[in-house]
Amino acid sequence: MKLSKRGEYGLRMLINLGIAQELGRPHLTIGELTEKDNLPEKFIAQILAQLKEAGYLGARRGKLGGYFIEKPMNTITIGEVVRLIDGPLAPIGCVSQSAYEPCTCPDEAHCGLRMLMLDVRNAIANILDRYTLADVVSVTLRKIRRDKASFPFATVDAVNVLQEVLTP
Amino acid sequence: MKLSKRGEYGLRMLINLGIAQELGRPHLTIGELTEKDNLPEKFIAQILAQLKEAGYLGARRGKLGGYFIEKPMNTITIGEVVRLIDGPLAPIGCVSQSAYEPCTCPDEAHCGLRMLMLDVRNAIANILDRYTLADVVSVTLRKIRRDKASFPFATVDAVNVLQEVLTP
DNA sequence: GCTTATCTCTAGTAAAACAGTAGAGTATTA
DNA sequence: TAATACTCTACTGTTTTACTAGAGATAAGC
Repeated sequence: MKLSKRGEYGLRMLINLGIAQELGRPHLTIGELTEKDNLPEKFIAQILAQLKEAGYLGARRGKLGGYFIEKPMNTITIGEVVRLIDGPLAPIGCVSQSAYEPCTCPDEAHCGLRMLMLDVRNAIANILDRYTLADVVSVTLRKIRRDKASFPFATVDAVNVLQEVLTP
Repeated sequence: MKLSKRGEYGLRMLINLGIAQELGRPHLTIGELTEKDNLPEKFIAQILAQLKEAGYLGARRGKLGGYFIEKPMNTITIGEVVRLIDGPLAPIGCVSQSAYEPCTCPDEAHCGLRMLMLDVRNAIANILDRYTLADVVSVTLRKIRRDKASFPFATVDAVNVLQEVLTP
């Protein structure tokens, strides 16, 4: 039931770009995105290109270039991103909504394994299709602030503003 | 988020052996287990050996040999079987209960991706660790009977008895 | 005690997926 | 025009997956 490294990185890039955007830094270069956790640059570049092609990200070349989120964050569900990068959420083809495939059981209607895996696929989809990038970003920011941890990717100004905005 | 073919086959074998047992056929040979859906015999044999080694199955060689379920079915959870064959349920190492591993984020406590994947892992575990083989088998039998479908692996006698027992 | 049916053990293997690397090319800006 | 940064394509090493093959051990029945 694994998420691939590629999927993990892809989601992480979106979340980090989302956080940066909220903190007043809409553009981040591949270098900025990879250096902190020192992730493999060229591999990340491929993933970013895929996310761009799918319409989630935009990019600008040259000096002052970088990637930025193009689609409104509250319209990007985590589920669709995972499907894009890692394929269907379902543990087994015969319960996939997006990519059904018959499996080895001769009688799907009376297959106990299938019933079980249908429950699992629904449980996963209920979480991943419900959460949007906006949700994840805002929850993360709230948590960082509550614990007085440091904000990544932020200008000092933006953090001050954010502290005020988020203060009850 | 895939279940491997190996995992699928393993669960299917347990369920089929469970059904057969309920229908009065405690022993099934590899041939019987594979012929209906013509699954690869030798591959299945390896999986059955693994399930035997783990204590779920027993086996008898020679004429009148075959596999049978050794552990009480209501003490075998689906989750433990999946973990045995396919490894941890968690989509990402840093949220695994049974096999924790740090991941690429520098600060787990404030990682949005981790929070999300923790939800997913809990949703999966809540299903797979709650259902036992006994549950799956009894639900399957009930369904087959309700739809008047044919019982696999059954002697005529056993089916008749079962029809009576299950009739309200 | 021989034959037949069955599980058991070990090794090998082809193909795909995974996780990157490498490098030349193109666009943008100061 | 120099520097910066994305882009495109190809390649590669490792691991996993899904088997296949075959010899060996064991049990039942004649």
